[in-house]
Amino acid sequence: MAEAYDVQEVERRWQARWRDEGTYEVENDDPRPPFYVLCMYPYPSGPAHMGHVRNYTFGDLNVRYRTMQGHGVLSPIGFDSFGLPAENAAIKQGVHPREFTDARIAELKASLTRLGAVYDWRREVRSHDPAYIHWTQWIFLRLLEAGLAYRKQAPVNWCPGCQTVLANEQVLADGTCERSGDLVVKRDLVQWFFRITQYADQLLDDLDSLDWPERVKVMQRNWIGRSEGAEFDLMAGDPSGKEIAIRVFTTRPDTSFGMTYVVLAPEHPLVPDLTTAGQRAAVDEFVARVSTESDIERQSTEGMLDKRGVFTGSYATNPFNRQQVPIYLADYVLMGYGTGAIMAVPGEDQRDWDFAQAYDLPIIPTVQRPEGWDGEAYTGDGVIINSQWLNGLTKADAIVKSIDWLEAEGIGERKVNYRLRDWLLSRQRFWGCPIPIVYCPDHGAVPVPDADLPIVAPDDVEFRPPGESPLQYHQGFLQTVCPRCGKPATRETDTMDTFVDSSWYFLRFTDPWNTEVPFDPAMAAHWLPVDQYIGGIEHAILHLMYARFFTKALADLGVAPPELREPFGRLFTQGMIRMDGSKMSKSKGNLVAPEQYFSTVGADALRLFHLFVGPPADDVDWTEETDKVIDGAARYLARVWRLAMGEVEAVEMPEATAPPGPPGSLERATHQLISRVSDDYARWSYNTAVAACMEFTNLLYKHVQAGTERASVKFAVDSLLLLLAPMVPHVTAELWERRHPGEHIHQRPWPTFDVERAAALTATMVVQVNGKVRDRMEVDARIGPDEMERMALASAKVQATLDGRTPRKVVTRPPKLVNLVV
RNA sequence: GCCCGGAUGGCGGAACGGUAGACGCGAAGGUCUCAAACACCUUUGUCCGAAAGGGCGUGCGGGUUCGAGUCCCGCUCCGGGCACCA
Repeated sequence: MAEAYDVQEVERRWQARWRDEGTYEVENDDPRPPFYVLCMYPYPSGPAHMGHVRNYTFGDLNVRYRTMQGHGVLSPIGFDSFGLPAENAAIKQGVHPREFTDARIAELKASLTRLGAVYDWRREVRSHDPAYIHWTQWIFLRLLEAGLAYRKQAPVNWCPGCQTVLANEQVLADGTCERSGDLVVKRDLVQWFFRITQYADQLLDDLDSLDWPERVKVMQRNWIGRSEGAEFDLMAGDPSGKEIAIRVFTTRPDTSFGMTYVVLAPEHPLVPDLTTAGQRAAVDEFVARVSTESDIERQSTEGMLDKRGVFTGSYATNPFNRQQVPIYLADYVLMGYGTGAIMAVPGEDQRDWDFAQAYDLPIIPTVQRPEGWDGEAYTGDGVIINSQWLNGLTKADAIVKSIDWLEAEGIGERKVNYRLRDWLLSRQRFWGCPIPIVYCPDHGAVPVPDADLPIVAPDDVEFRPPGESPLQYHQGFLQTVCPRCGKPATRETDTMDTFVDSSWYFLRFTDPWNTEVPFDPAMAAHWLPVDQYIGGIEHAILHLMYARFFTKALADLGVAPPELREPFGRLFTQGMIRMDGSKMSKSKGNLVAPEQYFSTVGADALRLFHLFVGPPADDVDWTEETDKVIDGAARYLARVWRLAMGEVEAVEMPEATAPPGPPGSLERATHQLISRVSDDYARWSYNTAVAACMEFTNLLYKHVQAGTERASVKFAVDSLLLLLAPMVPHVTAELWERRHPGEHIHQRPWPTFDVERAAALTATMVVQVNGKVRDRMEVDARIGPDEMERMALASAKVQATLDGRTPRKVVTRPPKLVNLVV
């Protein structure tokens, strides 16, 4: 290992200085143009892991780079400190979750400091801080008033072993609980929801305006799942002859003439009315069986189709052709999407086709198949057939005409449906933000008055192994009075999903001291949208969708600035760190602790490794070779150190060593480096920026060893240090101060280059014959096409290849390329 | 099944349609040293060749172009997301 300087001492000293001098603290009235850099605030699980290091290296680099560019940079951080692990630790070890969490936060903060990441620590936010709980609850109440929070009964994942509801993410692929291993069942409970679906259209449309990775936008679009179509009524008779309207949703009203049956979800409220006496036993048996199935079973494509549906005994009328069609129930129709009922068109839908085959139902094609079609259901485009007044139209025209007809007849209309569901925020957990609601026997769910906020969970609770929320048994917390009538009432004991906390923390950072409102809209308007948001791809859907929803809702409520439609203007998602093909994580036990590198090669070397190993967006494979690459990074920094400290001496170079270049060439190379590296920073190509610096360092060594004049070397080294400063902040700060006493490199402006002086004087001209390289020659960079052709033809190698032939075409791209075509 | 990515030396990776393999790791040789470590220098896609030089090379098959790792068409494999969404 290279040890040119005391890495530990230097890094510790600069970290202390940045903290003590408040180098990266910024005021809200800072006169410099504002720039907001934010990394997704971490869940505090203890000392940083490699994923954190990678994330915060990119973040810190941006903070320092933008600062050098002259911005007043807001660089805040906080901790997403509510969550399950702390509660599990409490159950297992008997520590209060807050104590446990605060200890983990202290560890993570220490890691971040040792990494050299700089923040305005005065703005630190923690989800579990009563001041933060206060405003999370306050926001909940505003959303409730606006009708954006509501209560309803919903099927949730219930783990019988843990006696609690689980989030979807906590249910494993085989339908069991990740903690107890019990089979998770569906249970109907009354839960709180946020009406995110009200913003479905905006959440979809506004994606276009964002500078985000395309794949994240695609994931969000798919998640929202907008589909356009029509909704209309089918009339059916119940067994007594009474008329019943069944509402169906379809994206293909053009195929309505091909409807040969109707399917309802087993939970559909009309099922009892539509079931005939003769079919009652079969229907009851089917509905009962489906209700005990888990989502996993129900949504599997396996299983006999003929056991997955049942005939109700009733018929409905297809309004298009007045035909009677049978009404079935099937588990593949979901109550939660559309109307919970569909018209089945087996000719143009594969699931309907399969079901029709299994139940021997007729299939009528309504779209002309292309020549040679031998598939089953046909979903492509084509001319409409078998459809009376729609015949001969294209699919698109037929959709329009059929909906117009439904509207004219008054039986249906145009309708847009979304896959997106409302956000279930209730959690039967202790370690989360309490939902500020009181249940009164007379007044029902009553909001806690603003003046009584925050509602904070008591400390004297007992955590018991089943994992049930102890709040339910804490009489002091549970028993209260109704804010409206003063009679005895009980508190809501559920807490909020931790995604609620992370949906507005970036707003709080702009004004974390505010005690009147969550934040001053003017402060939010000054800093937001976040100029550069950085985080893992795993948050591509939920966190980013929820935060976008909160921002829009709060803006509409006047809590946030009304013109703020999006929280994160530019997003970068970094790759994962993998080991043996799977993600590096605590649960897999394949963590590599950053601390061991901080204590040996140092933070700068580890940062440099992360920047150099490959494109930031790509995954990193951690292998046996990785330590050697990290050592290589440390070796490089030691090389820079010796260079900058004047410890590299002019030497008698071996004959074989290439001369470094003519006088003035080092200045030129320096201007070129500034140009190149600045460009790489702008496009997040840090791996090539590092490579360029390394290449330049190699060149500089040659110059110094060859005795190139001092002034050029000084300019070259200073420029190199400035370009490296955001990447390896400690060593560059130390070297700069030693070279320029009293100056601070991180307060220097970003270096600029002179276009004239960066321009190359000579170029390597490649001569091709029929596209194959035959010769290369050094030429004046201002060479013209004619001269290029003349020189190319003068080449002996080229003449040998031409073998007497005359080029019939000459392509020139001055000054780098000539292609002779024969 | 549908929707995104990706495939380049022994390895990580570079390459506005214009010198494929920058930079680093590893490997080989050398200088320094009593020796080692460190450091410094050189070489390093592959095949033929003593060399000069030449052939072949960016997952596979076609195409466009003076010229293709890059663009187009058709595949293969790998990774990710969504998955009875009507």
